[in-house]
Amino acid sequence: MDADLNEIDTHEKESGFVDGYLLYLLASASHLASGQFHEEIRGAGVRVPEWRVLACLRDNDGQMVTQLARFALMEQSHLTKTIDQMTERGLVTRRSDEADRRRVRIFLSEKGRELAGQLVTQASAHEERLIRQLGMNDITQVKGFLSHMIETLENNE
Amino acid sequence: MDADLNEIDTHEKESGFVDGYLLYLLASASHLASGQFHEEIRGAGVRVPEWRVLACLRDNDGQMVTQLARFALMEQSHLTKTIDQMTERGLVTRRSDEADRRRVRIFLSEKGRELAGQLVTQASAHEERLIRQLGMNDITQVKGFLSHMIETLENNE
DNA sequence: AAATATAATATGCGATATCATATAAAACAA
DNA sequence: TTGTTTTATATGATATCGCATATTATATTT
Repeated sequence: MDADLNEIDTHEKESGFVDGYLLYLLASASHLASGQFHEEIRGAGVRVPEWRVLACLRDNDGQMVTQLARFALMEQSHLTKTIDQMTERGLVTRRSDEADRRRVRIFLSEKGRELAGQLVTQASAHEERLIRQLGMNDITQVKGFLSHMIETLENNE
Repeated sequence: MDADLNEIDTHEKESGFVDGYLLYLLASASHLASGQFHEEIRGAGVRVPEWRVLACLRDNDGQMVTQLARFALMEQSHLTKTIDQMTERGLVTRRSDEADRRRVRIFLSEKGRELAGQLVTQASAHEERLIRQLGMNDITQVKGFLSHMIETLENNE
């Protein structure tokens, strides 16, 4: 309690750049909001990159590594290592693509699918709480903007 | 070209969870958009955490470590190490707080302030391009939402 | 004042992330 | 075919990150 009595001089400078900078606002909002949920995730013994992989595979099983890395917002070689760990834990399996044997497709195991389901349920519940906490009854506009932004950026770089 | 002829089965599954999940949309939009600018940053020989520190200090010089870490979206011990590096490069200086000598306040050097200025200029230009690219003429609503979100989340955890 | 508790930063170490490149398969060119 | 280029994933070395805790300073209690 009384956390910031001595920090009067350092807060509240109004004319800053970052406060109005779109990329900072996005990063900051994402950081804070995801931070909340990531605690839950770790409480379930799952790392953030693993959660992302589980969620992406649940939506779309059998993705190839490169693609999955893109969706799970991580670099390819890191995903490879994450998959190594998840394979050891019995959450996913690798299967090489018959048509193109360079490709490796990743599938949820039974156990992985179950865990993914649980976590998605938790995520939905958390999202609901978050939106209520924000006092917004309609968030579709914001989601629309973000989706538009993602689509635009994915299609030209 | 013809990038995704063989990936028909893996794209475009409509009923996914993540596509509509607020935290994923935020993380993804932030990741893609910041990714663009971070290339510029690294082109200038600056690491992402360093850029965040520079920008935060430019808005508010002389912050103490804990605070600065919060604003720069990084963990305290990591910031300490980042500051070590930035000090060696002559971008910032440490000065211990006279009133409370546990505290260490971080200040931009002349060189650091100059670099921060340049980067902020680049950031503004990039933001302008980005918003134009998105075809939005008014983005204040979105920024308002994000600011509200940040404020809400900062004030209760 | 002495003892104890709390706070701010730094440090060591293990885990994670990233870069460059190796390996392997496929596509393309000669 | 053979050689060359491109694509997909894996690997190894290095840097970064984060946790737990050490260190130092202040606040609080006795």
